[in-house]
Amino acid sequence: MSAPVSRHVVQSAPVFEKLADADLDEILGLATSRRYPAGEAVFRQGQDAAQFYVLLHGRLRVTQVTPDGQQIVVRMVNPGDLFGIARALRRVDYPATAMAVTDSVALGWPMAQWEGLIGRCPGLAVNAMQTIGSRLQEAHTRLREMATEEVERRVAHAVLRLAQQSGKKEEGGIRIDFPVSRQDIAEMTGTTLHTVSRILSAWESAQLVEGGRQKLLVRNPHRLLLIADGIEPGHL
Amino acid sequence: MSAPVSRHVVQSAPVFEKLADADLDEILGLATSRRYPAGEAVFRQGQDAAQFYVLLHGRLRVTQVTPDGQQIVVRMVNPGDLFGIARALRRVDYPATAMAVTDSVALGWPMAQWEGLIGRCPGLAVNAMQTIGSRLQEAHTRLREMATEEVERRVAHAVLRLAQQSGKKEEGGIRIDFPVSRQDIAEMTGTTLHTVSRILSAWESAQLVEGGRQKLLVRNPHRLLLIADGIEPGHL
DNA sequence: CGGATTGTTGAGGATACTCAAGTTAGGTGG
DNA sequence: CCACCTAACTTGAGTATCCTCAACAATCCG
Repeated sequence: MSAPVSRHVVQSAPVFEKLADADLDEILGLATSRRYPAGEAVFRQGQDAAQFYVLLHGRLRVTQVTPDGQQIVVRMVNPGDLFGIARALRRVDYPATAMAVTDSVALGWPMAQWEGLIGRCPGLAVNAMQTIGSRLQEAHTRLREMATEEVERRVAHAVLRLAQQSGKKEEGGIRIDFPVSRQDIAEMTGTTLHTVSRILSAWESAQLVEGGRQKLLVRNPHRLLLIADGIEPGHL
Repeated sequence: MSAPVSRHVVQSAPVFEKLADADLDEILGLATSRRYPAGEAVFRQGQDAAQFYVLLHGRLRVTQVTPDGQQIVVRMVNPGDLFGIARALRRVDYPATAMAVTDSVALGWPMAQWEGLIGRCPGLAVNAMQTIGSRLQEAHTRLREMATEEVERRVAHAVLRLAQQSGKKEEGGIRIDFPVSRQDIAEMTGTTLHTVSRILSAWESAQLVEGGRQKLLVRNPHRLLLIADGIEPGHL
């Protein structure tokens, strides 16, 4: 399982930025890298939180299932992101499931070393806290959207977020470069796949996006932003 | 402004638990305590984030206003809670407004000392991170509720959370011991004061709660929990 | 070439919002 | 101490958004 990990692969991760090379090497020495084919879970909701991770390559979808079986997408994990840090949440189990949507590679550390690493590298503590802080901010943003915006605006925001975080510029627009289903978007925005399908169809007629089976190309981010901000009504 | 702060007042705060007495005294020496009468803001959304705080006494409501003027309640701050830590979120301004709903007292530190304190007291870093972590978890919980539950269940959850975090046992039930309006609850759950009023009226008829102008007494937490979990339909 | 997964679209209906009066409670000043 | 004024709350009627149910079409995979 263990594989040598070169330093430069990891330096792009915000958690590790500003760390001394020596510290970084020591930290990397304790890590284990592993490959997760698309569809495989890194960990599942309720499992004992044995490790924390940094995603090196690929893309993960983090989901929660409610007691009555409904699912929501908590977030997408992009390369460089820290994830599975249950210990920082004072939890012994993972509160969600992290599943690879494309073939992925992640670096893992035993959770027992969390406090130790934090203690020895103060920079890491600050970085980790800012990482969690960013997530808290994003959660509040989504909360505000859910509380105040109609479905179409929420979907617009979700699509723009996907484009921004995981988009690849392409002739004709920004391509979401991993498989996203209507169901996925519905679970990100608190609606149904039917409503998402209708909205995307309408947008496609208006040349705003280009759909496809688990595909999404944002043709006109600017007008989508107008819809997201409630300036332009989407349902002509 | 500066006032002597005795150690035992602060030790109950989770952020400071497990800190050595010497460290604690040093930290307290750098703090300023100040009183905020009900209705006064500790800081406002958009202001330069000059200080971070711990609430010693009273109760604060943290709100965000959307660009189009809608308001949401982000959370309530209870005694012992850390708040206003914009720096940990990589922000230079406060993302929300913190306002006293009852006469309150808070301890403040210059934001510039945030990194320094974190660096010198590793225990503080871990505690602060866990504090933010708890908030992230609560944000996710509310997100899940907003995405999957109907209004009545969300209101039930909000009321139960209030009872748990700020409730005072009383003969006949649990009293929310600070002023809460229907509007407040609406802004916590993403609905309108009208809908909240209807729901609370129905609950009052069913002997579940006892209302009043900015007053709330939970008479039957158990049945309220059944409603919150979607087991019992509230609208008989 | 099936079978399965994903996506589309329509019709009908329920939840919760908007609009619109009214009522009650609390604080303030005479 | 009472009258008034405002803020908080209640309640009704009509309606819009969006969900549910349902059937079908398209795409991918083995």
